[in-house]
Amino acid sequence: MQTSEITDPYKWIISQTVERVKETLSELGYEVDLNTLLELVEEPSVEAYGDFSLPLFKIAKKYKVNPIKLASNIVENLSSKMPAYLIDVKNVSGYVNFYINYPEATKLLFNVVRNLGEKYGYVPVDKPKRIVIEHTSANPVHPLHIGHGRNSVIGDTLARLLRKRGHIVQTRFYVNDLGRQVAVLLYGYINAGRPKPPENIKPDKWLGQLYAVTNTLIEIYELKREAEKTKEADEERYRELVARLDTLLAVASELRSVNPELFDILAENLKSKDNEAEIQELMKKLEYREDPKLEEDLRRVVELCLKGIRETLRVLDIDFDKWDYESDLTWSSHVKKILEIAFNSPYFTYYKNAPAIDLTKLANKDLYRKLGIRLSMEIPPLILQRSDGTTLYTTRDLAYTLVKFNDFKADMVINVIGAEQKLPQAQLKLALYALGFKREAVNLVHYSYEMVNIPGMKMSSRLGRMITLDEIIELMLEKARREVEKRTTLTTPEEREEVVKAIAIGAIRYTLISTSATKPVVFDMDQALSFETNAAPYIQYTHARANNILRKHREKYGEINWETIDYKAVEENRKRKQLVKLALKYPSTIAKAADDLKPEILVEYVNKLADTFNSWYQEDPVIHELNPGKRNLKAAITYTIKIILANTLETLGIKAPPRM
RNA sequence: GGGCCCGUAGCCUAGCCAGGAUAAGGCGCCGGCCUUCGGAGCCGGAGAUCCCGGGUUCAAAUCCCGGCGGGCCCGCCA
Repeated sequence: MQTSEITDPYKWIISQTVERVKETLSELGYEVDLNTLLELVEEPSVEAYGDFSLPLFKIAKKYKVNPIKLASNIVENLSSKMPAYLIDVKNVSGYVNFYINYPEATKLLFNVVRNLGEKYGYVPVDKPKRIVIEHTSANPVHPLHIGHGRNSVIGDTLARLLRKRGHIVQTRFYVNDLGRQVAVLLYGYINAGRPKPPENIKPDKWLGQLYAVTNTLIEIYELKREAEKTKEADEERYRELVARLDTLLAVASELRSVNPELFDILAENLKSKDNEAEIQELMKKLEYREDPKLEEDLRRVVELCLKGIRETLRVLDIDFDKWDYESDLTWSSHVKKILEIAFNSPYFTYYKNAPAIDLTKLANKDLYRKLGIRLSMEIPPLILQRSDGTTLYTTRDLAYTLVKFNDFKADMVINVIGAEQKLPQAQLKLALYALGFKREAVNLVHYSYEMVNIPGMKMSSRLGRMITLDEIIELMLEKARREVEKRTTLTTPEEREEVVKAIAIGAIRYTLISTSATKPVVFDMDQALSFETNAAPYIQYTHARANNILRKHREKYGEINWETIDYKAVEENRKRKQLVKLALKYPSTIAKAADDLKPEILVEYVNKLADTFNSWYQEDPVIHELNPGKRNLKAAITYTIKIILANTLETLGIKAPPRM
């Protein structure tokens, strides 16, 4: 392989080395697979133990030999003819420790970086996959809140990351417009006399209020009726109901103060109706397309809400390739077809008197492992239809999953959905498998994430108690604006505002993506708003500084002269070596983050890189370096780091302003 | 009652899947650095029974079993 073909220099160095180890082992009579060896390679915990190392315990055990003896054999062989990118090999208590020849490795790094330029870090897989990512998919009944924010940021970042890995990605938003929640909103909208949305309020916010008022009133009237009935019969139950009623009345009074006219009309109109029955009727009419006027209302309300949601997402730099409507899906033949297959399936059954798919027969270790489901999970049958014949969300999701696979000819479908939906997502997979869609079942990924909590706040969008994502964005912008005014070197208001946006949005995205999805996030505003290290503005600032150094270098000395770089000088300073090593590892870091679907790996990496770079240029100045060979080395390091910072931020969906 | 996820310094987080050499960062705290490329920065310091108890192993934060604590799920909602 020519160096011009190398995209991942660190992997290249390691595999060159490991191949020699394999040969040595082979000469000693131990045949070990190359990949096995590569997997064993690890990063020593202490710098003194070298740049990378190979623990020999497993191999030694397999062949019943002393690991220290084995290590010494390997070291002897490699030392006699040192591989090009190594300077030393040592045998320490069963490990072989490898020391990189930094001048050579730096030369390799710069060759790759010069060759790929802005594309450094882009390591396409051999066989790109077609991947659909469905994310956000919020019910179009209220504005997005911080939990949706986590979903959107995860989905969008995964899309960017997988594209960087060469996959062909399509993002989709599933508009859940036939669920109960939209029906409630629609019911409220109609009973409020189809009011025109006010001009001075974002449409999703206004609809959120309408939704919350409707919901709260329905619950209040329901509770009142129930309380009336139990008053004499069951005193304990009665008291419980009254207590719940009290809380709801408090919520109602909050809601009324926000929008009194709307509240009063609905309070009057819902008072003496059987609201539950009417909503059920409404859902039925929608699913069976019995009322064109109703469909018109539905579309109007949903579009209005989506308009607001889209606006929020655009601010976060998130867009979608496709918007899918649950109603379109249901009204087309897709759902009907899947029902037909289900009714004729050997897994078909009745559960709680409703048509269902029996999934218990599929509970076996091998299948569950293949589908990524825990065997200890008890999975009840999947109910397909309500007694009135209307379908349920998961039934329609069954059809939708097939649409996602077929429409895009996808090899894999990733659903970014909260952890609270693990059970229905497992049912979905198993049902697909049961109905014969085995490939789809295996390649359907539920990317599950935990909740986002705001300290001191119990959120409920049903009751209209929540901080919206818009409000959080607004707060972040204000704070960013104050900080920028304090520190910026930029002069025009336009430039400043652009940086304000970059910082505020970056800080939100960074906070939401930096914690592993399996952990709940506490969205502490003050912490997210802090511009300290380990936050997006810190990375952006580091990038701007690197950019600044390069600009000054160019003004004073012209372009970097790669031919005159003094590679030996990389060894003069420990941090130069650390930076070279980190830069070498960038492509494999991107690859791992993408392959493991773990963007937080990239966050961890870029932080380390920024830290190291900041401390380096402080002790080892670039522009003031008098020796041209060394100066070009330093400028080339700076250039490399700048490219990596910019690429990483781009992958995380965070803007990297050249100046701040 | 059953299931899923989480538990790492005062606080937040990485490492756990594929066990390995002195547990890695950040916030906060204490002390230092503004005449050198932008102080949104840098240097130094204190701070950890890796929730607890067993087990497997030459070796456990990591794997297995049993507890404890927190969140979530167990609907003809999504």
